[in-house]
Formats: sequence, structure tokens, C-alpha cells
Amino acid sequence: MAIQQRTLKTRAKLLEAAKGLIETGGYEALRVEDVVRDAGVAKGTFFAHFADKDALMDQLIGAEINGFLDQISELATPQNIDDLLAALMPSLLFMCQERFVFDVILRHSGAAANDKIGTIAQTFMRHGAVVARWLAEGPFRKDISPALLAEGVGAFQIQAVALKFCAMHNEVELRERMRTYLNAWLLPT
Amino acid sequence: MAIQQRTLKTRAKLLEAAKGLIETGGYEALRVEDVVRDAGVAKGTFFAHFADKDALMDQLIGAEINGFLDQISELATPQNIDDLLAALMPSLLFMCQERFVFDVILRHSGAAANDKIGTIAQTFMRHGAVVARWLAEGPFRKDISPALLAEGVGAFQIQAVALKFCAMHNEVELRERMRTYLNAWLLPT
DNA sequence: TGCAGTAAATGACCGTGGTCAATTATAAAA
DNA sequence: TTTTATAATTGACCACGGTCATTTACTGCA
Repeated sequence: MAIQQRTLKTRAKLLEAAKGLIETGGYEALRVEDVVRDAGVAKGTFFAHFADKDALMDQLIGAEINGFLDQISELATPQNIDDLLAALMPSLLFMCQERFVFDVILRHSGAAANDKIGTIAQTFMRHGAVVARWLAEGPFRKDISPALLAEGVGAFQIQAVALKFCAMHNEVELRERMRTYLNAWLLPT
Repeated sequence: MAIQQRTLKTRAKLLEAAKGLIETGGYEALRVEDVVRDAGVAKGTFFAHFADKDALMDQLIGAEINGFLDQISELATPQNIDDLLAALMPSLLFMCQERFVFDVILRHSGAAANDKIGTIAQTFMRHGAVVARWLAEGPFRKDISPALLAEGVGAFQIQAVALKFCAMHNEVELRERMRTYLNAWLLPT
């Protein structure tokens, strides 16, 4: 039996309700009970559409990140650290908005063994591909592969955001820290 | 009024019970109710001693990591990537044992704004100091500060473990990935 | 149009982390 | 010793994510 119309409708209602609640209260305060109330369905229905609350988070946050990637993909290859930094900042700032969001992203950044790969994990691959292409084409170090360079950029992005949430290191701004990392990683002397 | 004897006794009982349960069932399966049952106290008592379940995890996991740091601290300064790698592997493997443990570590790796700094966050600082000293003394790149180099090593450690949990990249071993990172970061050509 | 089989939705129920007003133990002061 | 202040403990209770047997809606077929 094919997928029914109401299935799509219900899923859309759930997503719409969740988005509305997040707009007012942020991600951390989201409650499944509120989502199903606003969507006008029963609690069990939610879990027929999403494996768990985290799966909903994965979809919503993944969609946001994909938005940034759409923007980034249209850019010309950055020719220096400043341009690269400018391209990376928006998604970095998004990750910074809520500690909770950052934690969700960390949890989902890698696909679990036999599971289907999630939205956020997909964005990480997509992000890696875009950055690798840039690094291959731009004036950056060429002694290691673009893929490895991109992996490193990803690692430093996580590090920069993590330290942003850390009281001990707040005196240095996120952007400046990221600039320092990129210079050291991409243009060693 | 000074701290009472029974306070220390109760806390010790709770920690002992938790350790026992983790030995048999691992960290993820730990339940507060089981801890208080084994410790012979009421549930509320647990939360008088630990802000939440995560605070207990922070203490237990932090203690383990401090054990590795004690070992590491006695080592002579590594004179090459292989020796450095050998020194870093034990704690890396510990982080790998359970996805749940890795998530706890990530959540606690930075201190929250106005909170007291946690055990795991302390181990990260301690680890950074040890690695920075090594990198300052050893035959590694000198164009950037030892502190920055150590921060990078930390970032790559997280990256290596994260990819270990990711089905897409499992073909490369953790150790080899870490070696690749260290070579590229510490000895750029 | 009615029937059969399956997909979707329901909501009472559960597990577990966390709260708090009430109670009990402790130690200092009288 | 008795009183008193406060630290420590208790357990009933709540919040919220998640489950599942039952009910309802849909669709293809006779």
C-alpha cells in the first residue's frame, strides 16, 4: 500500500508546530507534548513519524545548516583566509546560538553504525566536500590532501565553538580564534 | 557549621555504588535509582550531593581521565610523532569505549559560564598544559605557540574519536588517523 | 457498495531524572 | 543536660520522553 496523503499532512503539521514553538522558545525548551498539542494529534503519532525527539531535532537543525550550505555553495573559491573565514562564520554562529543546539549537532555529526544517515551527518559531508574543493583550488598548503585539510577545518570549527561556550576562554572572540586556527592549519610557514 | 562526617560517608557510599554498577553494566545503563538502592539512601539524598546525574558522570569519568594524565605526566618528552601518539592513545581509547561516555566528555569539556569548573574540564586544561610543554621542548614546528599547538592536538583528538563512531569512516583505524593528523599539524613541510 | 487487509492514529501507561516540604540527625550554645 | 540552629535525609510527587494494545481511517478488490 502506497504512502497516504494524511501521513504527509500529519508530518507537516508536526514540523510546523515544532518550528513555531522553536521560534518563540528556542530549541532547548521544545517539548514533545507541546508539539503534538499544537499539531492537534496524539503523542503516539509523534513517535510514529520520528524515532525520538532527537530525530526531530536532527531534521530541523539539519535543514537550517543546509540553508547555510546553499548560500556557501554559490560563492567563488575563497582566495585567502579572510574570505574563507567569512564563508564559514554564518554556520558557526548558528551552532553558537544555544549550547543545546551544539550538543545535538555533536551527537549527530557522525552516522551510527547500521542506522540510516541523518540530516546533520549529511550536512557535515556536504560541508567537507565544499571546503575540500575550495582548499584544492585556492592558495593554501598542498603538502596534504584537500580532504584531510577539510577534515582539519571541521575539527577546528568544533573546537572554536566549544571554546566559545567555555568561560575560561571567552576573552578571545570566536572569529579571531577561528582565524588563528585557519592560519596555522592552512598556511604553516 | 563545619562539614559533617556522615556527609563524606554518604558521598563515598554513592560513588562506590555507582562504580560497582558501572563495572558490570557500563556508564550508559547507570540508573540513579539503582545507585541509591545500592548505597542504601533515599533518592533525594543523591541530588543533595550531585547537582544532577551528569555531575556524577563528570566526577567518575574525570577521575578516570586523571588517572591517564598521572601516567602521562611521568613520561619523558616525546621526541617524535610515534612517541607522542603512544602517550595519547590510552585516554583516546577510553573515550572510545562507549558513545555515551564520549558525549558526556564533550558536554563537560568546557566549563559553563558562571558555574564551578568540573572535573572533566580540569582534565582538559591539565592535558593541554602537559602537551604544550612537550611540544615546546620537542622537535616540532615552532612558528606558532605551544599553547596553540596543544589546542590543535586536542581538536584532532576529538575529531579522531568522533570519526571512530561514524560508520562512514571506520575503515581507517583510530591510531592511523591520529598519526595522520599529528603529522600534518605538528610537522608541516 | 460492501468487505478485507493494512496503514495511521490514539491515549492510557511506564521509566527515569529531578523537586521539595517535612522530618531527623548533628553540633554548638546556654 | 537541654535548647536551638542548621545541616542532612527522606520519599511522595512531578515532568517529560517514549511504548504499545486497541481503535479508526484508508484503499484496493469482488
